[in-house]
Amino acid sequence: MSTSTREKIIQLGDDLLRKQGFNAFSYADISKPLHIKNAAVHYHFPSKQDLAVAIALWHKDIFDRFSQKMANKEPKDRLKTFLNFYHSIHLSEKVDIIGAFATDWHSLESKVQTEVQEFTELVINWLSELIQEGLDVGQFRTTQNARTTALRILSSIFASTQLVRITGDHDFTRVKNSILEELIY
Amino acid sequence: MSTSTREKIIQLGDDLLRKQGFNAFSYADISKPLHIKNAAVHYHFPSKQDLAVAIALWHKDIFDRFSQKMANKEPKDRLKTFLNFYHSIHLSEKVDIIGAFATDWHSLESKVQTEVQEFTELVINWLSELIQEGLDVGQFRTTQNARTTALRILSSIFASTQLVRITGDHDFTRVKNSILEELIY
DNA sequence: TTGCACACTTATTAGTAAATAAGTAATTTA
DNA sequence: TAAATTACTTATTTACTAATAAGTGTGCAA
Repeated sequence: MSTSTREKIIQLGDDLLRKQGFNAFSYADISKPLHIKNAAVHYHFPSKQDLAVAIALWHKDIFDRFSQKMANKEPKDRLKTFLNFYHSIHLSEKVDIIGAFATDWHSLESKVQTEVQEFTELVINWLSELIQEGLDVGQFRTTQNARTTALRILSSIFASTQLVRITGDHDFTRVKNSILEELIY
Repeated sequence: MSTSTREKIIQLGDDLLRKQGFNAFSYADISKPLHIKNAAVHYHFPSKQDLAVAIALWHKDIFDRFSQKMANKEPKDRLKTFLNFYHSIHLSEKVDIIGAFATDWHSLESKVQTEVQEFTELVINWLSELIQEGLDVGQFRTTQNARTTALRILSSIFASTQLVRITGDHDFTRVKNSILEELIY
């Protein structure tokens, strides 16, 4: 299964976006490691904003497949897998895509913003439903409603991928475990 | 009380950093509105990294004065004031300085990183102590230890300043209130 | 076999970036 | 009051940025 140049550009772009920030990388940072010319990147993505759209769509696609694969799992396990996914983001020294886009929000064109908004709602809705289900089957406890709990979990975990760049490793596991302990009976 | 050019540069730099991101603004964005030349900014801060150091130190200074002013208040009120402070960040369409620095972490020189680390520890320690005190006097409840609770609150609230750029206003108040409801008896 | 789409490269442009050297006017200090 | 320091401006450099026009080779389709 060979990866197309287009796909490689998206993946490397995503990597750079989440390691350095949208305005901290250039097309040269993409073309050099792929051993292609600058203009080849522009061939696939005429502007950097087009690349950003493609990255957002790519994440939507990944998340769709993830949620389909998780559909039959019980709430507790879905949540754990979700948090482990963020743990792997942390280990690869990236930050979450939502936070990465959010801090550079005002340098994104509306076509990018719309895709990011849709992706984010996808994640929040998925989390909310998962929590509601966990509450219904008596697996979770919370004093807040499902969406609020979802927002707290999402914000805690994605902020942690940022925060631990500053405070160090151990705090990530701390936050991750506290989310599980607090919610699961 | 007139503000020096140096001070104006720091404040505008901070504003730009938190509205646009560290790599999204240039010295021209600072010099133009202040009606000075590009080189004047370089006179005060030879490099952009020097400006970043000054911004971090400025935040340490502000936080020091904030915590001194709050020292005699009870834990509950200190927490509320802290969260209201983040609410004002949100209203001014900025993100928190910790998150702003974190997403651009790898484009910061170590002298900047060190200052940001010290500032962040200052905030976390202040929050931890406040929570411990609240627990001791029976004003707060939590199943986690003080630092973990502090990390959860800090990450939730600073991530919210980012998240609401994507999902919209209402979610900020939601998260803010849920922090208070969860912790305070 | 011709022609045409695809996936590039070569070459270039216009604009912006951070940074610095050298000069100047006003204020402070010795 | 002479000299130094402060807070700038003018002018320039080097480097990089996104973006585009025009050309090239390869393979498939009619």
